[in-house]
Amino acid sequence: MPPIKVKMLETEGGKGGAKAAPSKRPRAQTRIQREKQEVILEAALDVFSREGFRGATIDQIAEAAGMSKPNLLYYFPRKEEIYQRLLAEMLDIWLAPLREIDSVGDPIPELRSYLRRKLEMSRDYPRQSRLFANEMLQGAPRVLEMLETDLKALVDEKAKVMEGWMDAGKIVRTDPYHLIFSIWATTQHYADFDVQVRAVLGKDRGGEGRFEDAARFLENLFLHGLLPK
Amino acid sequence: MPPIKVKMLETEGGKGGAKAAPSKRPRAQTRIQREKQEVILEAALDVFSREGFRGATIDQIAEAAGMSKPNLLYYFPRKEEIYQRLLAEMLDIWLAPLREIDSVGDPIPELRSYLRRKLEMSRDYPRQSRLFANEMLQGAPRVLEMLETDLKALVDEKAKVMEGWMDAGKIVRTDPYHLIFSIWATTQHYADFDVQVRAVLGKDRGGEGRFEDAARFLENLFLHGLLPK
DNA sequence: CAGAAATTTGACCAGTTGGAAAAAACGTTA
DNA sequence: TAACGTTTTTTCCAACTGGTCAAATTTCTG
Repeated sequence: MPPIKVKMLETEGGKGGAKAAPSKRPRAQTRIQREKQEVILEAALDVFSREGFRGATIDQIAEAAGMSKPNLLYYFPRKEEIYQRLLAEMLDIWLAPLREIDSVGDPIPELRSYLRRKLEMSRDYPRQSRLFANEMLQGAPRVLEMLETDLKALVDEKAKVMEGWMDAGKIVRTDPYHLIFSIWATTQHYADFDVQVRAVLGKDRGGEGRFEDAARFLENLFLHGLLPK
Repeated sequence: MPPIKVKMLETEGGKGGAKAAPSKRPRAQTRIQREKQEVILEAALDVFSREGFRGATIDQIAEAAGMSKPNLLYYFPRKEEIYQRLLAEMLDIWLAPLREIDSVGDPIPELRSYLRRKLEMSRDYPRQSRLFANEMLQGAPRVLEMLETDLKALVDEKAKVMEGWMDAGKIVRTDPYHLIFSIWATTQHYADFDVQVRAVLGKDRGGEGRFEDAARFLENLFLHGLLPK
């Protein structure tokens, strides 16, 4: 399974900015280019994940990146390009845990580990999660095709793995698709609805410990449910 | 527990539009006012839930409502006002199911029913759910205070109810806050990530039946978990 | 139906937005 | 250090944005 790529206007890797070099073959990226692009992407992630594509402005991103708007546009000539870069990067790391679910492994540790890794992602990359959530809320205009092909294929494959576990009687017979959805939903909730979670837990319980608590709770929920034995 | 209200620039209920009537007491709303305001709110819900507050434009809303921009502004003189109206309305209906959780009822039917009602909300009011999700992604600038006071109080109360159920041995001892979060997350997922759910389920399984499937799955998950007995 | 009130429209405005162009400043290397 | 490519800044622009205003039109009420 190759890494998922968003169809995008070839960002043209190096080649010193917008001004198209005639026919010469593109030069290697300079140190400054690498560094500044990194700074820009970092700032853009902040802004896009909060405001969505339309709501974010190049000015905001430029200010967050500590440079002028034209300077930023020297590195990424289109707003759209920055957004798509972030989206593509995000999808790759985001789906890694699902890709790693192993059909030969023991179901329980396998599921436990998937749950844990997804929750760690929400803890360690909350902005990426919100960026993706924003794209979904808008109807996924830029990634719909990819969802219907690559993502669907990946989930189909893992659903089959889970059905195997059910056939073997290792886990209860249930709908593997909705199982995957519920893992996505519960874990990503801690990134996407972070403000709400903190607000409801209050000062005392809303600190970093909330991820530990969540991990414990989710593991119990997914394994045993709420009914006492 | 009074209905939750977002602090807002008194929408001035009736009184024929923006132009402030001097000191006279406000007139009753006309038929046209009621009708057009309804049309506008409906259109605005569409646009705001997709684009977020900043991403949405008055022009888009006006066009969706089938009227000119100045005409729309005659009914709601500020963009902000429309948004806050929708947000406040939303919060009220959205939390109704949680309010109705009854401490004297039997835990299992009570939880089952809460799950079902929340899922029905996602099915019947997906745009409202996305509007709220958008606000959360932005860090809840308009409702943070309310989350920390009213919502927290409500959840605290219901968490106590659930702890009572645990004390009585009716459900397994676990963290009631994270339990509530996980119900919110799993049910709202079907509204907020609707495109993704459809894309992954494909044409055959992505139809209206998906809510039935989800309901069955979630009920089993929350009651029994995945481990076979 | 006349008059008043409510509604709608068209023209307009100042501020913001994504982006272009060109020149100035900077760095690197022969 | 001179020359060249890279980076940054200044200036600018056309389209879009939220919102105003007065005039025109429609609807309601006596």
